[in-house]
Amino acid sequence: MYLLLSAHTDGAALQELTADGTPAPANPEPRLTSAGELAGVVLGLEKRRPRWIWHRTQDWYPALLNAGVELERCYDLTLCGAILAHSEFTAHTAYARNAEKLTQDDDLQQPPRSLQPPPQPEHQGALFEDSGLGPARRHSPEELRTEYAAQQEALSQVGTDANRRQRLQLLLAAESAGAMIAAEMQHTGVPWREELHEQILADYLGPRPPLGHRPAKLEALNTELRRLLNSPSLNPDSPQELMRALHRNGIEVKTTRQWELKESSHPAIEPLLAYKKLSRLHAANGWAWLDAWVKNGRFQPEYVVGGVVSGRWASRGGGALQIPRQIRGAVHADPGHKLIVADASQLEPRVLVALAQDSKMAEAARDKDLYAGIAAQGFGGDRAKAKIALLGAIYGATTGESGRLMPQLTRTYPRAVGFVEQAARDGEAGGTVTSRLGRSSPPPSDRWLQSQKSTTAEEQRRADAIARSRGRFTRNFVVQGSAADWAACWLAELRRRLRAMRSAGEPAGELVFFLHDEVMVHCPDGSVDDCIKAIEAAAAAAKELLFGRIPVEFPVSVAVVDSYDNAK
DNA sequence: CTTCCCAGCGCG
DNA sequence: AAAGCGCGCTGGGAAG
Repeated sequence: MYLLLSAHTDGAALQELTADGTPAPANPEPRLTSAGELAGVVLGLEKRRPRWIWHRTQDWYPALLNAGVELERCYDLTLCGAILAHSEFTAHTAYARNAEKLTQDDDLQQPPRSLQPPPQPEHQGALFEDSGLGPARRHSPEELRTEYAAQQEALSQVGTDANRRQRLQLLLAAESAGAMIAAEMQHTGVPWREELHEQILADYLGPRPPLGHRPAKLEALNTELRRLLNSPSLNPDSPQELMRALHRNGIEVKTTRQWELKESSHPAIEPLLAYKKLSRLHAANGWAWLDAWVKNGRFQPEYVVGGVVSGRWASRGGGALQIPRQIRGAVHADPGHKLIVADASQLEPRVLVALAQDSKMAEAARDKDLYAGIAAQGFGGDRAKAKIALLGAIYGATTGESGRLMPQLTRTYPRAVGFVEQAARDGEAGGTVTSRLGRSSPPPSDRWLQSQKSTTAEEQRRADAIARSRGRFTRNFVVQGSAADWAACWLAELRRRLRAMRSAGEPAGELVFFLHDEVMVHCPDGSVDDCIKAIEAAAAAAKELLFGRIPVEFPVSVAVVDSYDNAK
């Protein structure tokens, strides 16, 4: 059953559709519901286990969650439309051609990333309160129904070759599930103990300073720096000032980056590095951050599904995907609960093995430690070298140690290396590349297109550099994008299992955090073992959904902890 | 004054 | 030891 939900004056219109997007014959007219009764109506209809079709999950689901309504599945027209408009699998369809023309009309596009809403973790309002992302144009049921039908039409035109249609369909389902999970995780929040955070800050920085002042330990380091660099008014937060002061003291660095500063043995370097470290903590995750982002023991960031071209998620506000190790001690399970932190080990190299079907590398990937396996096969047991070489292949390293190790890697694994090399060549030539489930890289930038017209030798050199840069991007895209495909399926499968546990009456865990290849479940003590089983089963299911039955393992490492800082 | 970009660093 | 992918956020500083 398919139910289309669209905004309507003072309420919503609900319309039952068939799978291909035509109105259900028995029930062809939209039914109008007022805002006040919508949550109840939706809850009632959910018993029939429909797939909810809506313009954007973000427009509907957060308010429904606030009203206590959780749903099983949806179809997010915006996210799915973005995938279908660019996928190579659907490039030949009318849908993709029309989308090309409509790129100016950002109706079904993401809001611009630069729009940053003020910290407002509460969204208690009615269902139709403006999201704060600008005037959201209202779409009629007919517009949305037509859009859904067009997307289904495009999907039906993919053909069954190499299971491409099933793969793309899976991607759309996983992306839509991801949108629901993102809303649910934002609703739930990461358990965050403010007093533990404050203790960490006090330990590193000293007592909380008055607004606009440096904490004591930073101030002390600043005083020492000014003395050691003979610069009585130095502001070490200014790279320009700092650079001049370093040069005056004979420290000849080209940048003020940590690793370059470490080259020098000047006595000012040690306090400078300490200052930078603490200053970062204070600016990014200090008291101000705590005030803005943690309320009632929860950190509730906004996740942006589809926010990265590769299919990874982005986030908005609070730096949710950059929680530094220093403060992970503040992430703490509630009484009677545990945090289960699960991480897909060496996900990207394993995805490469599966994509390239490199049987030699698959042997190495049977080991829990893939890098150790690679090291044993071709790097004289040197794990560090094996890791640098493999990551270099995925990122497109050309110089340094990683670049030097490439020939050795190519000799041992011609298929795996050949796979990413091909993706790089395609990108250099202006082509697009595609993830396992059908998410394609964007077309070449204007810069790339312009550079093709180069005539002089100088312009040609620049054009080559631009092409190589695009090659590194597409090389990485096939791996990062397919890893994101895997993670999306993992997440969706895990959610399904946790919901099943809950509906079976078992006190189940809740997903509270997701970071590219890592999930965190906040779980009652009693169901830890079942949660772990669900996480592992979901990982196995994700592998099979993407690649079928192949002899490559995707192991997850699981930690059961009270506090996030004990997870790794 | 506001707006935008950069340098630097946090995460994967 | 320090290059090679994808992001978000901060403070400084230049441009408008």
